[in-house]
Amino acid sequence: MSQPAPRLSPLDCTCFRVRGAARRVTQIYSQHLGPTGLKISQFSLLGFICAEGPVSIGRLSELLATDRTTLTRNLRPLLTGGLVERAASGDRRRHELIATPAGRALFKRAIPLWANAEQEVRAAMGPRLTADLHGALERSMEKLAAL
Amino acid sequence: MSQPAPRLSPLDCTCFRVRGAARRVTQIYSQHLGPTGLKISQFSLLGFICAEGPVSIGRLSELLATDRTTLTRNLRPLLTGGLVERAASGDRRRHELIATPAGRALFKRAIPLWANAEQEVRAAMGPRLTADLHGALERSMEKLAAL
DNA sequence: CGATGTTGGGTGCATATACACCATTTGCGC
DNA sequence: GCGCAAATGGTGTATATGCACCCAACATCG
Repeated sequence: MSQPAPRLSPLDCTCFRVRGAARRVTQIYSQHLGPTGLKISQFSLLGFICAEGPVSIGRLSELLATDRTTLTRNLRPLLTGGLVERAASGDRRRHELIATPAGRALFKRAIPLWANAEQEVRAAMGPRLTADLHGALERSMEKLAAL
Repeated sequence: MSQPAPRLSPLDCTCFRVRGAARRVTQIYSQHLGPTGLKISQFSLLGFICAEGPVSIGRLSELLATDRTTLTRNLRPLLTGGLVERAASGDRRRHELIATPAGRALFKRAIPLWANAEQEVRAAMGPRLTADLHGALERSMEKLAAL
């Protein structure tokens, strides 16, 4: 508290910057993933379902740090596309989600395209900035999770 | 190229991390801005319109790094809410957007609430991490804009 | 065993986001 | 002035996002 707080201008909005970055990277990954028919969020979602085996919506919500109800709707295209299936669990309130063979195959085919996007972004930023960005994001999420 | 590229796992997805951060910060700012009735994107949009005086959709699209058509729809609530007005310009393809007195007044009232959100986020992260995050985001956007 | 609180999940609503496509207007070369 | 490319913006469609609210099933206590 040694210095008077500098006046904040709405142009220095952290939210605005993070959202802008999210828009930009989303655009880049979308282009690469286009041929697979998967959106980037579907890619992440399908990836977690593949990796976690039978998993509930609530658990996915924690893993992806996404609202439960958002996942309900994001799952719809995966379900109707036959990439994911619901299975009964002991608790009748819950359905377990499982990637179908088609879902696993598509995810496997999508990985190289995702990797191209990731590489393109990292190449543009360079290793130093990539590490800085990832580090800053990770530490920020830690601090902001507590709020 | 001195080392073999380390295998990238889809869990190290830059896009996933940036989007997650955007979701989190959006949530925080939304809570603070709630009483104003403005969403954080509307706050940014209204702010630019206030600051830039009469301005076209296309120009806003550059300033906000947001798709033209997204702005068309994001403007709707501001127009119907009487916060922004369209005015004719010399070019009949274009309408100039102007903040109404009500729009300017609301934005002015919203600034302190936005500042609270910004302060809360910065306080949680600390000045060092705040600077790191902003710096990394800014440099990243520069590099990624070129793609 | 029955009342009740908790837990897991879905729906309605509103906004955010952008691509493909379309319409209008403008400016420019001739 | 005509014709056509460029500029400006809107629509249709699809997904993403989350809050308020609701419903069903479980769990627990008396």
